[in-house]
Amino acid sequence: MTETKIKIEDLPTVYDAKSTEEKMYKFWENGEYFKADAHSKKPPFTIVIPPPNVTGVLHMGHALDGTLQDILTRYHRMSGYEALWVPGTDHAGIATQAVVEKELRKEGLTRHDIGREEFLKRTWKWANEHKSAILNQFKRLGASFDLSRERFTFDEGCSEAVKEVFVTLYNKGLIYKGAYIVNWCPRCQSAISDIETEYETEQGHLWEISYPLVGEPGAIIVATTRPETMFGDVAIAVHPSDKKYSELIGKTVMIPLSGRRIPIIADEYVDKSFGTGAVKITPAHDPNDYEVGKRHNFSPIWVIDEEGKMKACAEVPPEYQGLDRYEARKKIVDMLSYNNFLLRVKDHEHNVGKCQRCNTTIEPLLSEQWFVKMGPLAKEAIAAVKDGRIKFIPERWEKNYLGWMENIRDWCISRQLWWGHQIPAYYHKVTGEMVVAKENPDPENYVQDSDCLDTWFSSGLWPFSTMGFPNAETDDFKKFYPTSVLVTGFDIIFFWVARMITMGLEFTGKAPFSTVYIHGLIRDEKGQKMSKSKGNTIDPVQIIDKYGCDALRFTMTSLCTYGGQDIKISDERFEYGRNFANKLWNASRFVLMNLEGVDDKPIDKNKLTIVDKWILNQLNETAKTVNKYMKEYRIGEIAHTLYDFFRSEYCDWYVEIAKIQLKDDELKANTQRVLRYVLDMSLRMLHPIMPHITEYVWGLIPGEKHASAIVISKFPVYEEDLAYPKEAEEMKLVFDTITSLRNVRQSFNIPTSATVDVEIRAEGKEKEIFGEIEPYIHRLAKVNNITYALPEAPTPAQSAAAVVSTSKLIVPLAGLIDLDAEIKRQEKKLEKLTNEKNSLLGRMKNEKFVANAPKELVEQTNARIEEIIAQEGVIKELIESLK
RNA sequence: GGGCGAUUGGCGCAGUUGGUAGCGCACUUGAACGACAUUCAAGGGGUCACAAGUUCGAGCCUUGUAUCGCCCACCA
Repeated sequence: MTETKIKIEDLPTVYDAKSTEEKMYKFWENGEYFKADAHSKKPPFTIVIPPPNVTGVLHMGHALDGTLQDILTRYHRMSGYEALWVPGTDHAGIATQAVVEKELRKEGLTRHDIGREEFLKRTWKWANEHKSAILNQFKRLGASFDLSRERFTFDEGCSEAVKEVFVTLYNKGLIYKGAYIVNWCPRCQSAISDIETEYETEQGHLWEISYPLVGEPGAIIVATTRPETMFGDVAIAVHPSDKKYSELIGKTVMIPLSGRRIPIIADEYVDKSFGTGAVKITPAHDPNDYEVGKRHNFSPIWVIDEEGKMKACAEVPPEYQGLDRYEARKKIVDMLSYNNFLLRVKDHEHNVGKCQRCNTTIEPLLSEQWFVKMGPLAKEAIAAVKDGRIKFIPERWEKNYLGWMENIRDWCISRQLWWGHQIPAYYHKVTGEMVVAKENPDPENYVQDSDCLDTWFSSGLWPFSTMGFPNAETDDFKKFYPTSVLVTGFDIIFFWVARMITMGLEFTGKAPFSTVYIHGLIRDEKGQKMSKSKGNTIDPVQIIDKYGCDALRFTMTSLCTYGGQDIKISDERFEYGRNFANKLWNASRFVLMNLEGVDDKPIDKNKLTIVDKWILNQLNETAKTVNKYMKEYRIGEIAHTLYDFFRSEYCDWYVEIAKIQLKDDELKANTQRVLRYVLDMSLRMLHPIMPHITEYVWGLIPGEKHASAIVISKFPVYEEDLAYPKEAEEMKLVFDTITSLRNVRQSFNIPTSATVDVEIRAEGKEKEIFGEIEPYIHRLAKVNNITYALPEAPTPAQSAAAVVSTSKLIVPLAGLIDLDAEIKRQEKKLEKLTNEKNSLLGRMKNEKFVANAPKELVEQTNARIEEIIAQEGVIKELIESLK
């Protein structure tokens, strides 16, 4: 990014995020910096985006997820990899269909009115119109994905992959069709899978209903939470060893209100201690009852239909037919009560299944559906994680994944929807014979299964369907598959991650990614999940408008923890990132303003001051740490490390000291080079997290930078010859000295306009260092005269003192000093030191400590004790002189 | 019922080979200076939930307890 026309002096003093971000994203797009080359010789680094729903708008979860993926992509792009981030969207079967149906309803229509073909046409149109919206929002996040490779889970390629996978699994016997109890959502009008069902504890009732015996007096009392299913009962079951009921087994009872006769049977399934110990068996509407019914060869009786209404069938008395299941329940209970069949009603807390999408209570319903037989497929998916081909970060999610996989149940994949991949099964119009094939064998005589596949079926193929599968010979597949890392929240480990692993291994023989990086979920400031209904959502686009994208990214990143904890956010938290961006902006402005006349020569290592060496050393250490943390996915700590380095070390100390060096003709040129170098490298390290501002500022740095843009510049690494550990250590004396002197000034209310003198009592190496840093002391602590004395010299009256390392700083304050205040201040210090000393002495008295602790630590402890003793002496002496 | 996570200054949180606690916000005090008040400087504030254990030494390891949160399973 070069805009030579710009004058640094003309840049605003407040960073303008909005215009910069727009300009920079266009710059990257025009330069095609995000386009990955399948023929590159660089090693690949690939991420596929968890495809957001095509119906969706960007939420904070996307913002975090996207930012993390972008950071990893940008980092690797800068670190010698051919980096590819594949964008795309998910057709989101139920969700999208629901939106379009809602639109239709406004016109007074249902999908059935316009028919399947027309409905699909409309939905495609809708999807095409909205597809770009969500990805455009990702662009506002600064996402460096390759839009030339944008995909859609329902596009031609993905559809081809779906058919291939379905047919292959069917032919292997891993997909089957059959009648089972499934979770039916009466609102969505479709079956849903087990994991799409969420359980909520509800306060319900346990009704005890009397089923009279036929042909003799007496009755059996049955407890149920769902009396409305009673017309579908096929039997009453009791435990075979339950003495209470042993005489009743084999007898017949009558269903109250309908009068149908059913037997009493014995089955181990019954829990003697629950309820009355007798259970009504309704195979068509309860999974356990279905099993019992099957064992005893009962035909199921459907009494509730797909809309959750009582069926119009012989078993249901006419007055209940067509009633909603809850109305029916109420009426049945009333009638039971009226007719004295209802003996007792107890409050009962129980878990009720809800549709994850619409929160409608699930109706377990016996129906014909398609399933994937997961057992055989899970084996390899378990092995891949156990043997380390796939690693979860944080590791604890492996347990979660394995636990689920090891108890995996078959996956119900058919949905009674129109929007989605229609199941590639064809039935002969006359014979009903079924053919499973990628194409209709004979459209004249065969009709396709009307059901669609679960959206997650196609998402499960995403890492390879986006690379050209089923064609394994595409350039992309060969270069970029398997992908490197999958970034997502823990909420879709089962839905998505597990299925990608399963399908990836089965169809490509390779794990689709080697690392699964699981981050926490975004929550509101109270720790609650954000949801539209709660009204506690924070819109990332609004945050970007208000604080800037880089501010959003930096704040969110800094809140990520190694353990992947959930992240609580509130609007104000983004001030942190905005302020840092502004700091970055202004520090850069200052440095750039002072680079006038800078030459292109490398830093002259012979002319480096102790401070130059220190900052270069710290920069170097920062680069080392950041690279290490990147490999360990400790993204939050990267943000902290860079914040500390840039703000606390570079801005607060180095830039301040550089101001002094720039005034020195001898040092000016080299100081400029150091300033520039450190700014350059800092920007590069910050670029993955704050891409826009760094790109813009970097473009303004004069001189040769060996890249046309920061986005493709080389990410800094540790350089052996820039390590100055000795100077870094010595600089602590500088910081201590300046801070102590400032402390003295503040304690005695010395106006900032006034200068003070200081007498330094130091020997040997320390004295040498003081000599070297005198100019900084003058300027940064507002010191006029610096004089030296022997350590033993008596402390003059009317002076404040500070102890740094083993040297003493005496500040004569005749006339300025409040004696009592200074004595108090010194006594407080003394107390602190003495406490520390006593604790350390206690440790040294412990023979075992001396014997067992590392030598260095013992030495360190001793040295510290000596230092404290020396400092104590100085302070005591000082206190005396003040009295 | 099983599993996981959390508990650290007023608030939000860091703290991975166990060596004696850090950050942001808030708070107190001060602010001359051509980078920045979205700033700078100085400072106050914590028995790291509780109990026991291992160790010379525990925020960190072991065991138990309490409170909160999540996930899985699910008895009508």
